[in-house]
Amino acid sequence: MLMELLNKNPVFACLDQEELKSVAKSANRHKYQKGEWIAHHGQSWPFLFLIESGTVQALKESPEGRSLLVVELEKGEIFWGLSFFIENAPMPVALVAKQNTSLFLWSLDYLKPIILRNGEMSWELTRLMILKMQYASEILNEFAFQPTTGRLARLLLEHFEDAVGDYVSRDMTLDEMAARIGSTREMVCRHLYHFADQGVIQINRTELKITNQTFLEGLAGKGKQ
Amino acid sequence: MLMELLNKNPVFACLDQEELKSVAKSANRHKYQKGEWIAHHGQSWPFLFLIESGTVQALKESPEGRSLLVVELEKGEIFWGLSFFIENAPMPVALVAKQNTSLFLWSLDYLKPIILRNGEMSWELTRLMILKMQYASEILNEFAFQPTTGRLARLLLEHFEDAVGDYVSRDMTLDEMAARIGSTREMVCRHLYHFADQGVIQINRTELKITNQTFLEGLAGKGKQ
DNA sequence: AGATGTCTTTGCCTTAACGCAAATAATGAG
DNA sequence: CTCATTATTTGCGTTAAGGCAAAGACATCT
Repeated sequence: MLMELLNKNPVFACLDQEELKSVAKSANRHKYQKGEWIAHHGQSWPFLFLIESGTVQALKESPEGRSLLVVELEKGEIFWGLSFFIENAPMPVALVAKQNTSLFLWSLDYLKPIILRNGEMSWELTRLMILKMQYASEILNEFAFQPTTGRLARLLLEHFEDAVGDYVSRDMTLDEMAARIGSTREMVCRHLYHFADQGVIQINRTELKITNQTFLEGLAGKGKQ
Repeated sequence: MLMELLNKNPVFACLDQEELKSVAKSANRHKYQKGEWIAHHGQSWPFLFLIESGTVQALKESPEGRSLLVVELEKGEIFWGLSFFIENAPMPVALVAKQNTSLFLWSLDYLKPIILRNGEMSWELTRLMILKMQYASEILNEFAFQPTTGRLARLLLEHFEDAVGDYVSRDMTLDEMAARIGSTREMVCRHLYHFADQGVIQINRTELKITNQTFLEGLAGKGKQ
């Protein structure tokens, strides 16, 4: 099972089967309850993990208690603390189990020599890092140049893509949406009904339908190229 | 001269002198006028460069013409396009020469094999990437959780550190400050005089003095740990 | 069915941020 | 020194965003 996940992962797939087996043997499996914290923001956390099952949320938090959900990681994906590469570098995000979740963990000490002697693995790690960089860059663009409306429009397009033309059930609470766009539930609610007033979406307490995709794309795309 | 810069740079310093010499020979030197564009946002730009002299600004731009100055790079520093690692990955920022600037450039094609066969160089590149990641993360924190006041407070502390207790000349225009904190010149001006009203700084048209560093740190640090 | 807790929706009010335009001060070229 | 240009400052009006609180709607458990 673990071997299968490792073989499917672009980073680990670089290693030969022998080495992969020993990597698999050294994995620490750890289970987390729904809502449990895996790592805290600011902490030095020198581990890399692979998700066996469940979902991990990466979130930023302000001292005042607001939080921003940066990304959700699913089965088969890997993630690591920054101190994996720079000693004592603090976690830029906190990690929380969204549901009951099972992880395979490796420590920096164990993995570093393996990475160093496998140039290709290192290259793949770098590629992954670049992807995260691009993602971070997009988020920054949205916060720097887009109003809340634009970020909400994009969220609707991404998360409710099946709602284009058809009613789908609202499977995210207002608070969850707010966390993803860095706002509050009240604001999200108001913007949603404002969209509805403009005829862009149709909405009720439990369902939602996108009736004017193009318009939403216009709002969302203002910060794009 | 170039050899000296290469030897001082943590990434290139990993190579032995022989290889370094050939790297130096293959460099393309290019001069840019003040204000000239080096690379555009969104473009695929598969180069890595080392600054011989001058200053390069990395900036994000919105379609409406607002821009955000993300970082300034100086002599001896290196930087690269994302398509250096992922084909056709778009530049997340634009690059502009702040003053007359001279760069040594290498193409992806030339440098990639060298990186691949020098594991340590790859590791150092990764480290640099992590640093940029941390930096991006900080900026995102500021935008997500801090009001304009907080970002301005931090800018004052960072850029006018000599102004603590003593008047220094205002060597940045309001527009430049606005670009760094993602706001407008009018807002910056108002916040500055608002700080002055609170007795936190003293300011006139050309000079500025910080009289209450602690208070500014309080404003700036709300988004910190 | 009733009670309880969680979400959603809305009204009301406050503050932050912005855009435009005019007035004023500094700077640099001739 | 004077004029033209560039920056700064301020007034005024507008919109966006947010906080608090109350009212509804829904789901669940007993």
